[in-house]
Amino acid sequence: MQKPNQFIQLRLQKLERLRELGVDPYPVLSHRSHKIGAVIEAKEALVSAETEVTLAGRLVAMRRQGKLGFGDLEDDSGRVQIYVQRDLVGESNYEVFKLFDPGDFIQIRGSMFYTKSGEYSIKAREVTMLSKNIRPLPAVKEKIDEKGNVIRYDEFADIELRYRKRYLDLLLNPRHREVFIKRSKIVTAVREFLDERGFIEVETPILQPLYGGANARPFITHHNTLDVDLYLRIALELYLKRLVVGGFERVYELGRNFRNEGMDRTHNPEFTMLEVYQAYSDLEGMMNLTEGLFHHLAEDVLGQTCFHFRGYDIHLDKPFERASMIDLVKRYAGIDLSDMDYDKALAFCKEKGLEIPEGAQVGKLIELLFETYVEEKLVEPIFVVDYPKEISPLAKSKPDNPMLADRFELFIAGGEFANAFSELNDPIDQRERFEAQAALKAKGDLEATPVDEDFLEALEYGMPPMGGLGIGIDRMVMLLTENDSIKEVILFPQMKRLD
RNA sequence: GGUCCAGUAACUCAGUGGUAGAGUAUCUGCCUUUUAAGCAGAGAGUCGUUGGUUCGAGUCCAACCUGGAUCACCA
Repeated sequence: MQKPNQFIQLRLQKLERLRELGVDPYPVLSHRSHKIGAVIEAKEALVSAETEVTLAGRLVAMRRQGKLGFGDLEDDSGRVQIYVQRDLVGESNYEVFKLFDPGDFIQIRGSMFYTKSGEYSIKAREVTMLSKNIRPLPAVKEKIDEKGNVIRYDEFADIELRYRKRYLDLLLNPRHREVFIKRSKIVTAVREFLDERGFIEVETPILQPLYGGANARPFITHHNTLDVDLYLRIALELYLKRLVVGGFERVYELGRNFRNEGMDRTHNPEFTMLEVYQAYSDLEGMMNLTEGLFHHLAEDVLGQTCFHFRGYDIHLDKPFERASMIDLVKRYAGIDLSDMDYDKALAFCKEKGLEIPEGAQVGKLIELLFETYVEEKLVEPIFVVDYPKEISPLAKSKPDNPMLADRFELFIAGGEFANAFSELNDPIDQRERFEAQAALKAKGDLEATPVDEDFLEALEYGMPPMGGLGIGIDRMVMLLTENDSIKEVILFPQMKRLD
């Protein structure tokens, strides 16, 4: 706890004063007959019948005027003005009211009426303290102009404070609160979309004896009773596939992944991933599912199909384009690598002055050219297909070209939004891919994944052909809420300690 | 990790070497229909931290802390 400042001292004195008056500043019991939204709905009826109502909420503003006072009361359904007059509540209750501050939770019993200036308000018969605020909220004022626009003054805008004290951000900045309401709607809609299509939602281990399913450095923790190190999962993939081996044909998980890597505008160490697996489906099925999901979220859930994101207008209302990675490299980097010729690719990368990764084969070089010259050009949604097999250790090869994987990634505004493939179900092939990864790891690649014998054994029992899809929920919410920073869509983003 | 920018009262911000400021918030007084209430008065600050230069530093210099932008890295 910080040292008490002048404001806190004063409020603690008021707390004492309340106790002296026999008022419990933090009572157990509260009551309300209506939410504020409900009394606003039923204005005329409540006013004409002079119905007694009891409201509860947080006092967010106070305008005192001698022997009467006005305030604004807010709950999660709306805001309404309160009117408290000494002659109506009585002397002793008015003494209590005088100790109310903005930030307090209060209860008020009375009837709805219109003030002289026409503002719909509750006229108090009795006010009750529900929870005394002792640390004043930052002062944010707002005014509604003639056109009905809300003008805000001295908004709580410090970015660092908004992240560190998100509760204040939510309380004081309605437009930031709205982002997380939208996020909730989006996540709910994702579940409904998949449930309607016969998928079941499952939960798989976060603490894993081995990590896999992506290339990333893991967090490591320790289990005392078993005396073993465990990893926090970096992906959902390998456990979900085990479930398909187990007979669940359509599964998905919406869950937190953890990657022990850098943090920036699009990376938080923990982030939410959707992974979907559908037996007897394929890449085409996954494209339809992805396209359908984005359309649904945009049109049906948010009611808009054009999103302003990273300085672009992104349209989600049309079928997404498709292009092969090699064609895109040809178009934007200016080299035709459809022959997958290593020497040609290497010479070109060197000529361009690109840094060649250790042990890179032609697939890695194509990826390098793609990342360098293509990604930023992909603005409107586009499915990039035909990934090199070398960089796709869990995907099936294409039947007509063993150098390529049957895989796509969805790019929007220069960023990756989905990753899908026809899942590799050949246990022998999968073992070879794992061993190639292990070899990279032995060479010092910190992000290569270890061989997962338990998973290989599951594959040996047989896994049906299927399509799999991964979508980063945070980035999708960024797009759909038009936010450029991942911290704006994660309630409590990772921050450095201050001490 | 590199570069650039920022950190001053509870909030939003001014302040380019000479006594720490404003608006809001807060407190006191007045006020029985206000609404960014009003009027009068008052209090409130380790100027991110630590050093340095200087007669004198919020201001100049250095290092560090925290955040942001950007680049690198990270599918």
